[in-house]
Amino acid sequence: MSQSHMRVSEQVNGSEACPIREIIDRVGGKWSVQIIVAVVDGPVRFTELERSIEGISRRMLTLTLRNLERDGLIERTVYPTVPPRVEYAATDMVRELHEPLAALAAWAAGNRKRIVAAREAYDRRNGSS
Amino acid sequence: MSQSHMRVSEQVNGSEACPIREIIDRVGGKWSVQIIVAVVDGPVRFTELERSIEGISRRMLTLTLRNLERDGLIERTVYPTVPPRVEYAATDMVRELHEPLAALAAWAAGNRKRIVAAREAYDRRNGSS
DNA sequence: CAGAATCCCGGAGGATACTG
DNA sequence: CAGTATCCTCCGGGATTCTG
Repeated sequence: MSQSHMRVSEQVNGSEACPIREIIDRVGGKWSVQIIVAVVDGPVRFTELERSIEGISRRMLTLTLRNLERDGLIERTVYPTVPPRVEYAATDMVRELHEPLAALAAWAAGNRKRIVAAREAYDRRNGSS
Repeated sequence: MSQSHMRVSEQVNGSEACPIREIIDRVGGKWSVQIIVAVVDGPVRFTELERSIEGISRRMLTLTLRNLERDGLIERTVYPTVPPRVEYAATDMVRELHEPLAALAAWAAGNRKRIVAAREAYDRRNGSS
């Protein structure tokens, strides 16, 4: 049955507890998406991530990686060499996630200007403080 | 040109500052998505929203509505009657947003069990504390 | 009815320092 | 190299009360 026969709220909200909120809880962290994106193209080492994701602290990189790993979104492989070598790779789940994510990014990119404009207009009408 | 010629990181991250992070900043609030969803099917009154979104406080409803309005995602119409009557409606922008959002919800719904399983497995391997 | 104003707390996340 | 361990700050968001 085509989705167009459903009300929007049913499509997005689902019958049980809002799945979108669940995904935001999971992927809504400040760095989660960037890490996912950085990892999807192939296995990446810790330090590579640290350098490619500008502004992230070592601590947050570790924490976010742990959470993503815990949810089965990325895989962590330790090579017991010296010095240690750890690689992070995307799982199938996260590769399926990429397409919706890209669609969202496209929306964001396409509407950025309108949003900024709306914001400025709003602030002009009301207090810009 | 087909997207498949781009690296994933370019598709999602864009050339300039990560648009996904921008959208999460905008729509990542605890109640934003639910409000968007509730409003997309047609204009809704304040109290309707308050009742349909279980658990939301009056304060957060107001705040989230203001932010969404500010970004041009919803429209606020005041009918100067007594008692006052205010309606919130989706804008075109937000209606375009709905499709990517639904895709994301579908992913979340489809992978919920795998995520929960991954979580439990992870906690069993490590400290479940 | 549809808010605004205040008070308050937990937790996300930054800065910094130490380590197997 | 790839993390831990602490400390600290800021603010999202809850509870409550007041109002045009």
